[in-house]
Amino acid sequence: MTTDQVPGSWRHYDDAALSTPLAAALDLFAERGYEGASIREIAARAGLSVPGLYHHYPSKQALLIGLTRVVMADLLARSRRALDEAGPTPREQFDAVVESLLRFHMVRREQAFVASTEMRSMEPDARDEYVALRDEQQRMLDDVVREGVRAGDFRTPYPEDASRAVTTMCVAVASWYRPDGPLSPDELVERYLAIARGAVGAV
Amino acid sequence: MTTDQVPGSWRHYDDAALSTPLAAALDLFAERGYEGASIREIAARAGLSVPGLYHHYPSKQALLIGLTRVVMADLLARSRRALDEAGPTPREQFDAVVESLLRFHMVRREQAFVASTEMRSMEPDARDEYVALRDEQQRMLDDVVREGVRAGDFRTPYPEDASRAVTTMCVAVASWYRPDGPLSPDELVERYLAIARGAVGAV
Amino acid sequence: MTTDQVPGSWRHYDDAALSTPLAAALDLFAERGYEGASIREIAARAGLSVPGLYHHYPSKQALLIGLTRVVMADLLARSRRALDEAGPTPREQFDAVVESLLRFHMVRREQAFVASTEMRSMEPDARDEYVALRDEQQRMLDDVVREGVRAGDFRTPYPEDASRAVTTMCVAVASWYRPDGPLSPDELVERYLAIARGAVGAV
Amino acid sequence: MTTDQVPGSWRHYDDAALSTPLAAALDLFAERGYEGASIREIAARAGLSVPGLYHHYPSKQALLIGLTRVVMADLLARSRRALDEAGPTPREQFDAVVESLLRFHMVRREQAFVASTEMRSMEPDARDEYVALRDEQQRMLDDVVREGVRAGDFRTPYPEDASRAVTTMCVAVASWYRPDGPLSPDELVERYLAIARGAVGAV
DNA sequence: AATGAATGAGCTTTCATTCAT
DNA sequence: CATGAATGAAAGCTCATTCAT
Repeated sequence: MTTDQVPGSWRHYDDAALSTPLAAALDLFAERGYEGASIREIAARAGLSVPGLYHHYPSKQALLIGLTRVVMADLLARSRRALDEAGPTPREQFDAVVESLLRFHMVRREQAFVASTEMRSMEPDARDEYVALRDEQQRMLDDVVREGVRAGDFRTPYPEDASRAVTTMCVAVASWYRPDGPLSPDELVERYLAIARGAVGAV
Repeated sequence: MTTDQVPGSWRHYDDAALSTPLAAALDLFAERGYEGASIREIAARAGLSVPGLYHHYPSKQALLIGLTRVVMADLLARSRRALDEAGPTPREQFDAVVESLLRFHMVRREQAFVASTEMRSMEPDARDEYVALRDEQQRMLDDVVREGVRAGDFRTPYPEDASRAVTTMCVAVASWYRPDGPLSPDELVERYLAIARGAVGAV
Repeated sequence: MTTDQVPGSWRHYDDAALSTPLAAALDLFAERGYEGASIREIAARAGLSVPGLYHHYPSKQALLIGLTRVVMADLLARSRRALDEAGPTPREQFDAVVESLLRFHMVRREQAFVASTEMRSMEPDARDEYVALRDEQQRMLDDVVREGVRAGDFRTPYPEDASRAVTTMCVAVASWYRPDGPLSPDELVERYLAIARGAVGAV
Repeated sequence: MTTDQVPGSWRHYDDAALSTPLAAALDLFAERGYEGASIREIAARAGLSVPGLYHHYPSKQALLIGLTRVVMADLLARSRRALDEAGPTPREQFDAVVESLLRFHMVRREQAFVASTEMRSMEPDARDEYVALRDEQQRMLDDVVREGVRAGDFRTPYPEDASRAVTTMCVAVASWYRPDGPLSPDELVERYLAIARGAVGAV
């Protein structure tokens, strides 16, 4: 068994990740975008009245911000845990971060998609916060790749660019992967790991 | 000089690609999204009255559709020309398609970004048409990679997945590349070509 | 005293028949027609903001439909009560239905006029419903006239046509009668009853 | 043969009564009302461009006014000719005017309906003119009925009211008669003449 | 927290009309 | 007369948000 689906593992996902209003907002932001989603619809899907929704979240912005915060916190926590639990070699660490990215963008597809496309609808402060977290995530892989190159495990002459390329191809999984498609998560992880290793010139 | 900026070349880009209303719509769709952009603002930015805008495009949808049609036609035409003009080896053909993708997503950043994120706001027919063109673009690279594997030039055991990964990492360039950043287009092409070749296991 | 203005009687009319928005809509539909009346004006006359009006009626159509429903329900209820309370002879029953028609179209002039002229602006379902009620009203008089002919009280060789002619001439009262004109309601009832009896050949 | 369909007779109707733009306007005013009809649609149905339509009629009002003028002139001319050609007795004259009203409202259904319902959309001057012509038409029947009562041919105690009642029931024919219905024009004339005579108490 | 009522501002779209060509 | 382009004004409707209950 390659993936341990134990609760608490960074590989384990269950449904209860979002509050009801955030889950409703996520659905509608994904379907119609932030601007295209109406508070009334969100409230209805959350099973709340409009003022009831405002009791929990003081504005539409607050829903978007709350959503992206949960998303990024979840992603970062999983990647960090994956890295912590990985072996000491750059290759093992690379695999761990890439796999965590892949699994997250397969399972939390909509959340990842909404957070990245609706960045433009965030108030400046919230956007800055989001970008900082995204950069932090990027830096985790940058560091691993740089160390791999230093150690001679990766041969790419462009470690930073390769790291970014790998990140973006993992992130893009969110926009085409379908859980009912031909690829199981484990298969996709296996294949994309091979491809990502090629991208950084793993020996 | 590695890139020939001769008009007519698939590497050459000039400004006059969009009608005034489409250019205005592009700007605003990029800034605020399709739903967040208002016809009034688009008309104002196009230097037209609102009915004046409607004289040229009968609806907001028509602007989005017109925009994505131009985008995809342009991208496909460039990739096809690049492929036609490339040498006969898989490696040369691979480089040609990847480079055309990269340059397009560096220069036509906003157009590519809007077309892909606002897919969800398109009427079903227009979306289908868009997806079909996108798939055609994807298939161009798929064919080259498959042939490269057959010929022994590429060693990836997952040609289709590698092709998709390469495409998505090129497409993602649109969402982070800045023309005033540290990388010139030629530099980025050089680096990403190296990375992409690694992803397909070019020998 | 020929007419008993007792509340509850089919001869009694007071002002409180319509909700504020419906009353405002009635005024403006009567003045300018359904298409010529604007929601903004209706809201203003109702003392509401536009969204305030929409809170009570979800569309302009809903105002028209609500209005015609009230009109037809009121008319039918009055005619039925008039018929119920009338004596057993065809002549008495004829007089009762005709008088109820006359009074309604004198007092509820605008409502009756709007309902009939704006039929064309109703959605098919609502129009069908309206026509059905109007036909029901027509049939009430048809039945009385037919029975009168059978009993020998009316001599017209064309009972159905006479019934329709009488109905339409009563309905038309709405388009020319003025409460501040020379004829009191009671006088008009007396005169038109005489004329209507002639139309069906009452002996 | 009761009706002579000879061209020039007040009983004869052909299609060429309206100019193309007026015919188009009539259609659309009948379907959607004056306010609901758009100049663009009228132009399209008339086979003209919008400026082409404006070349013939300087405004939407001008179409409505032109239309009602033709309608009333036609109706009045026919009724006058009918009266001129009728025999000397009140009864013959009554029948002639009533028949002319009936035929007009059967054949020129839409025109009569539009003229009467769209009165409210006419500019004051044009409305006054229209009302004057309508009153003139009414007076023709009033005179005949009054003379009939004086001569002892009609027994109604309310000659003016009876005359109006008869006129309105003839006018109302426009709103329910269908040429493809069960009644031929000649049959309807026969029946309504009987009913109208009853209304005025013809001996 | 739910409900009903409310609102200023804004939306996309259409209107009748004009004018240069 | 047709065409193409244009426009100020207004249309019906919806938005996020608030507040008294």
